[in-house]
Amino acid sequence: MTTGHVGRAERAPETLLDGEIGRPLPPSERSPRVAEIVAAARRLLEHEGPESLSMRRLAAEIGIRAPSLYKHFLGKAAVELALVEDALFEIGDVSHRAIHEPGSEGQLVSLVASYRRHSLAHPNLYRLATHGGLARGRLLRGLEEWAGNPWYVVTGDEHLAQALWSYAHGMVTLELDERYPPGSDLDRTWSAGAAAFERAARRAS
Amino acid sequence: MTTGHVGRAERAPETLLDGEIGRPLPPSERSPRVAEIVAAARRLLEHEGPESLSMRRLAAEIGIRAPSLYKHFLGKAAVELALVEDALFEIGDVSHRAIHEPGSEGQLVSLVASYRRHSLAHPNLYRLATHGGLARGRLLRGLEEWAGNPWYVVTGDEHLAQALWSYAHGMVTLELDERYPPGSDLDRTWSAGAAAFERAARRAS
DNA sequence: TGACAGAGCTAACACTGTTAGCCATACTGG
DNA sequence: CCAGTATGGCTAACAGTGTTAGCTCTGTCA
Repeated sequence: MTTGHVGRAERAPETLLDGEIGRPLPPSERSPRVAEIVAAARRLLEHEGPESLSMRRLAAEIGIRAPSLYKHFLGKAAVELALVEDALFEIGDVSHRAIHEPGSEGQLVSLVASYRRHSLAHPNLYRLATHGGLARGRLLRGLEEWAGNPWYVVTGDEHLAQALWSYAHGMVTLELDERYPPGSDLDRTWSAGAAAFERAARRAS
Repeated sequence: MTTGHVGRAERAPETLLDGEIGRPLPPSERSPRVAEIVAAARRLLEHEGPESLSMRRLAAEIGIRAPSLYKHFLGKAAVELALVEDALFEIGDVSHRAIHEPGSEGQLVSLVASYRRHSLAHPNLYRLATHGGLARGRLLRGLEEWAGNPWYVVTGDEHLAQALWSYAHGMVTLELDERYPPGSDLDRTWSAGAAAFERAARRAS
């Protein structure tokens, strides 16, 4: 996810295209075994938490020993990178759908709501995908831009897009980590921020 | 940092008061040895990065062995908690100063700019203090509320305050992790978001 | 049939946080 | 002044981490 400044096309880059419009294929083609490992890694991450995603634990999950994983991946970072790719694909997919079929509430609000709903539904995957630096070079080319494009669409401005995305990201992480005072009405907080950006976008256009 | 919903007093809670207004004392009183360890931990974290902050490394820094650290702290988490306390104190201090002596640009912009400047100047400490859950119970009472209060002051609204803080936090983390496309004009992005919230705050008042 | 690649294995290394148990020093009460 | 105790250091060890080296079995293909 990168938001603005690059492609303003609403379609996935060539390498990502499916028959349908904007519906991405699963990322870099994977051998059955690799796919199985990634699936196990995801199960582990989502259901047992990030500290459970160890090479030994992951190997055990598919009935092998840790060193054998290195026949399929360069290291743990490579396994995580695969998960990050999946995560970005799914977030991008959800985001594009949100702006293509917005309800009565408008594109921007629809995008923000979808982003929140999807992220909270996959907390550990979201954290993995967004926390810390990202091995840009090794990530599928164009993936970030494609996933971030909806934010540009709903604001019409590169900087507003980055700001809005940052806002949503900040809200998600703080909500996930329960950093707001207990009892906060986060629905209203989300709305307040979205409204501020919506008016700013209207002004700019 | 918690933003709103609790105290709207502009002063630190009783336990934190200094002679001056709103200038907090250093957190929970610490023995000289403990203070020395925390100082070493901070040096290590800031200069060598989070992966260097290990118990053995930290102990070596002050000329002892790792197990001896457990005579002063319950565990690594306790050392980190001390750093988090310091971080929140300093962020709170910077934030209160920003709204008490704003330049011509106004309180909100001054707060946001200070928050950005200070966080980027202490990246590893900021990450430690804001990433992941926070042992609320063990943190100095009232510290979060006090540190978050400026956000309420500059918006005049609880939800707008949380939204604005989330925005700033999102921007900082993404900027620290270099998640924006290379070459982005982040000054303008920061301004765009701040302007949106400033107009929203004016509207609400 | 022989060669080679793929994919498993064990053993091991260098780390991590943490605990148990031992020992010297220093302060304090009788 | 001596006894007792708390303080703060130590080594050895455990269970866990990612990762590497090197061996072996299996299946494919010339």
